[in-house]
Amino acid sequence: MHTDSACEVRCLHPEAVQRATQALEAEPDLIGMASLFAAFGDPTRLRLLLALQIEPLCTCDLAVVLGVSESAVSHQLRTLKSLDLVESERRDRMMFHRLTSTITEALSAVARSHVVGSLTSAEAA
Amino acid sequence: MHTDSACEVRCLHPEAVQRATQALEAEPDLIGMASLFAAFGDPTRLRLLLALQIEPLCTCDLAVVLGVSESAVSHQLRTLKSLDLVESERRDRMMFHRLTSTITEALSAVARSHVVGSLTSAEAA
DNA sequence: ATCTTATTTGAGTCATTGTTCAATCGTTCA
DNA sequence: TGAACGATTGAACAATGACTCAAATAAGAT
Repeated sequence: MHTDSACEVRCLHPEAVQRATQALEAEPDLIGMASLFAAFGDPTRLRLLLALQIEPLCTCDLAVVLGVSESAVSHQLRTLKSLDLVESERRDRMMFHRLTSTITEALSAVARSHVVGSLTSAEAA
Repeated sequence: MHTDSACEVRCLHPEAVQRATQALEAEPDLIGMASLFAAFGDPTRLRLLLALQIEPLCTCDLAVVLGVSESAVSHQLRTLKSLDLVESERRDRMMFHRLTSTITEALSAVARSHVVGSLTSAEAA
């Protein structure tokens, strides 16, 4: 089968296309990376992660901090746990949730510097 | 108005909640950061950004690489431009798009290391 | 100026997802 | 054992968003 010989496709720079395509094929964890970014891409989840950067919190504390229901927190925590971003431990009657790694710090630092950089260059007044 | 004196809210660790809340209030660009992560969180957009990491490409080249319509590429580019991730320049008859900064490299490097770390610890067989 | 080419835009559609509500589960204390 | 509490789950819903198709725009070639 000929994938790129379709008649209506106009590929103007075949070599460049091939280089880019190969680069993407060499990225096996692309979906995993996108999922990770998507987790950070929701304001509620990002705030949850940043809150846990200070100290571990229980579900209902998180609900108060984030201003959503405890159910919503639990749903988001499930997502974050599946991505190995958060781990939980029972203490007293409640579950305490904490970050598993420093990736939250690393990613948010990079993002923060880009955003403030864009803002200052956008102000420029 | 009393924001936290609602009667049905049970706040088990008021001091911890306050610390977390203050930390979030000290993050003025939180929405901007979340928008940035969300841009990286879509597989098509992430692939687009990684493709541009190799070299600048025109719209229809990107369409071939990503396997979507040129219209879809253009829509995604609009998003990425609004976030100062991509800039475009006309050459010959076509628009060439390139990354504006190295943030794609920085973010993807952090994400990649976390994903492979999670995979290896998940394998463990 | 006209036609062609590359890109952009807008409308519309379908899938995804973040949320709440209600019900259930699991622990702990009486 | 039973009651209370914290957390989790599932269903339902609203909102967001990614895509295609069709039409419009912009710039180069004839």
